[in-house]
Amino acid sequence: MALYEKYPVSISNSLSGNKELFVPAKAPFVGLYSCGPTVYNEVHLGNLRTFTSFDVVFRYLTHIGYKVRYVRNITDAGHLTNDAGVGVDRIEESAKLEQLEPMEIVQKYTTSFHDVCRIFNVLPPSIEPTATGHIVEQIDMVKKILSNGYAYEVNGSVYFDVRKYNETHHYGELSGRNIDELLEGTRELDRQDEKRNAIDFAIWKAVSPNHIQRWNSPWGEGIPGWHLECSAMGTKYLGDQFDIHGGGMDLKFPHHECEIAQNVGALGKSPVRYWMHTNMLTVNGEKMSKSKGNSFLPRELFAGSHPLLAKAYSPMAVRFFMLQSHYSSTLDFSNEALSAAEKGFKKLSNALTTIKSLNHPGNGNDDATLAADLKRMVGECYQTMSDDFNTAKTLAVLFEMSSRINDFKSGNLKFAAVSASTFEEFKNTYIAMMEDVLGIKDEESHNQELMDGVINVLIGLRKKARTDKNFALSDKIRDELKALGVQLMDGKDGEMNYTIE
RNA sequence: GGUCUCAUGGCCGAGUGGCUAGGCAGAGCUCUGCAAAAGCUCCUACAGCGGUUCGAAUCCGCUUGAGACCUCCA
Repeated sequence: MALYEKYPVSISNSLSGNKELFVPAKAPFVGLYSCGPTVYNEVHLGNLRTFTSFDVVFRYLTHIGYKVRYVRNITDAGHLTNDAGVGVDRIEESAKLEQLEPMEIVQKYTTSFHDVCRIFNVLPPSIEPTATGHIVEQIDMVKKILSNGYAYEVNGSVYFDVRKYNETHHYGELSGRNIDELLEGTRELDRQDEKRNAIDFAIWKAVSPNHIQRWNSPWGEGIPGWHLECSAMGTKYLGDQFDIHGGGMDLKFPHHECEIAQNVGALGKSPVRYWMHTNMLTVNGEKMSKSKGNSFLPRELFAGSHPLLAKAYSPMAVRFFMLQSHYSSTLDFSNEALSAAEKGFKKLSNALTTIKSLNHPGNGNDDATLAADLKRMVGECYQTMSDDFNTAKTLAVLFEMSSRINDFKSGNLKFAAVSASTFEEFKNTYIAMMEDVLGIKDEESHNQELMDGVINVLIGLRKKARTDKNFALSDKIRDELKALGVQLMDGKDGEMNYTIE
């Protein structure tokens, strides 16, 4: 019996607004798509929260036995800022500012994005397609939408006819918009537009000859519409209809709404069975966003080099911080909260190191109460994760487990009171939840082995000093290491451990 | 203006009708040469006012406050 059968997953589906039992179309295969970054500058912490959320979804579904194909795109084609055509192409604008070729910009920030992902232990997706690599597919999709009568061409641009679409379908089903209200709200802005209605959106946009990024198409030179790439690439790699599509809440409208319309318009089928939307990271109660200027970069975070930051925070502490809240809640950033998270993370991390070194001697029988307790925690890890990926609850269980781990270490709990198999299950679950599912790993420091060797030499000296009752010297060794950020800890048996701040 | 969401103890945050998470901070105890780490104990909250119910943080209404989307954003 696969874990996913034992602990069935439920997901809050943005489309229905309800928490639903997750039943993949073709179990054990799962198609998962999430909107990746537009690589025209560096991703900020808010972006990272979303990527981390879906990283955990990917990790957990995989862990419980699903064969997940996870597609996360890179947006590297220019997107016009607004439909009126007076906006700027963000990638091209960056290129001009930095005096680089557009693809240089793309390359630079894609690399930067990957670096950040690696540092935050966000796994690479199964497929990471780029918009520029799928121009053909996008043009093909425009053709289909045109031939199905849901789009029209004007001066080399192709627009999706929302009103026409809405006659037979429901534009706004995902975001709860009412098309009449949308039309009303935008009527006054509707000048000498090429579009029939203000809510129509471009699926192919003609550009002027001096535009650097442009591609040939049946309608002339231009660029694909803003929403088209996800439709085209999601369909290509996951099929006409796939299981989960995720992204930040701010993409719900219009991006995801348009995506649905495009897919239905081209293929006659709603593309996604379960929509998931992550909530925003806020700073002092306000959404962190590039336009508000209250965002900071991951790099600034672990360097502590931003005015909002009181100090530097480690990547794993920040990851832990994010996982302490549910993905669908806003999470407010503050130095206090991050400092608290730092300590909590360290506690779990220490327990992880500890349990890896604990091995059951093999001779023990289950004490009914203790064994039931340990098994309960194992089950709760899975139940809470299967309950809409409730990492906050899972972490609460892991804290409880970490207390028991320390009990085994200190001898408060005896190995004799638990069978080897029960202990192994407990141990394996803790390690798997931490490392495989939540992606919380030990912080790596440079020259780890060398450091370890050097500190062990000093530990040897301190042991000698203590044996000789030369406490002045033993304290000096400990205090001076402490000043450097290395904390020595004496065990009952005379052994010493250390942690690095 | 339209649509919608949220308001939890000193702080951060789970929670969707009864079993009153968890972390951080604080107090105390145990262990320890002293520390650190760890274990145990204590601190019991749900914006306000009504209502439904045997019973509400959880459902409904109103009030107040905050925020999001409607324009690029994860």
